[in-house]
Amino acid sequence: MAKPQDRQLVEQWRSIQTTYFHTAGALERALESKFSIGLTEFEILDLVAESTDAACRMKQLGERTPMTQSAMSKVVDRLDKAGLISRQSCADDRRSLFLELTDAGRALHRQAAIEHRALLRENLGKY
Amino acid sequence: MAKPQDRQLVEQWRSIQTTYFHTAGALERALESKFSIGLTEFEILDLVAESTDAACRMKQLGERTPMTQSAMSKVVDRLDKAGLISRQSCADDRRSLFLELTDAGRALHRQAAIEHRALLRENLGKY
DNA sequence: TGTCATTCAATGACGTGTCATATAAGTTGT
DNA sequence: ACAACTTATATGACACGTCATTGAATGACA
Repeated sequence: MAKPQDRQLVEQWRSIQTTYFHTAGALERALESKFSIGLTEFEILDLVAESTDAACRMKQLGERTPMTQSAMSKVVDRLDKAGLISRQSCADDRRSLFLELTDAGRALHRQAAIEHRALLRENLGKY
Repeated sequence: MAKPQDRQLVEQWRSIQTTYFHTAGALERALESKFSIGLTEFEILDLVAESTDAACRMKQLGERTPMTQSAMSKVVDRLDKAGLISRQSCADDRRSLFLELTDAGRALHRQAAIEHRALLRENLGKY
């Protein structure tokens, strides 16, 4: 009871939580106020932007983030409606969707990424 | 553009996110299925349980978690309704609330903490 | 080819977190 | 003792994530 290893484990976990919450909060607020997008929206843009291959991506993207399939679907939907991304059905498997940044999406991502990196630099390791 | 330090920063951030989401998810599911409480509920129980001093605590608790004041209020409300915690107004400052585990709360926390620590041990450093 | 199982994405019901605000109590200065 | 300000908690509107399910396309195999 109250084993020291347990205490250390709990401390470690709380430290991760703190870092995560504060950093995510800072990112959220900055992206929302300056670019009118949420953090999850940005993260999808970021993943699509750095994706080089032209595979059917919706699925693969899911493998690169801890987001749920359901969450991804909704975020992508919002991005689509905002005109930042386009969804095109895949020729070889019509269940899949191919994602692509629009020009607006690419432009916004370029700006937002600068802010994003700066905030990461500022926040990570701060707590 | 695509500076290597930026890449590293992003990697670090994603790693934190992954650890956070997977661990929190595992905790959530286990606590919910075995004890019918959410992770945030457990975290409040945990904080109250380890709190030694008899100060008016609602406020102080807020300083020990990244949770919002609003979120805390609602979580404590649920815990109260579930009969796991009791809120008593402070004599010296009637705005403040003094939190205390009920017997049921203490019993549940004792069991749940074992599960919680085990899952932390299993998950942290896994990703 | 027809059936059954599997996979990809979207959706609806629901819970919980956030922001802004309300309520109530305490504090300060006059 | 009265305003004006500050602090502690609660609450309502709203947004977003989750789970379970659906719809549609594919695969496997007799």
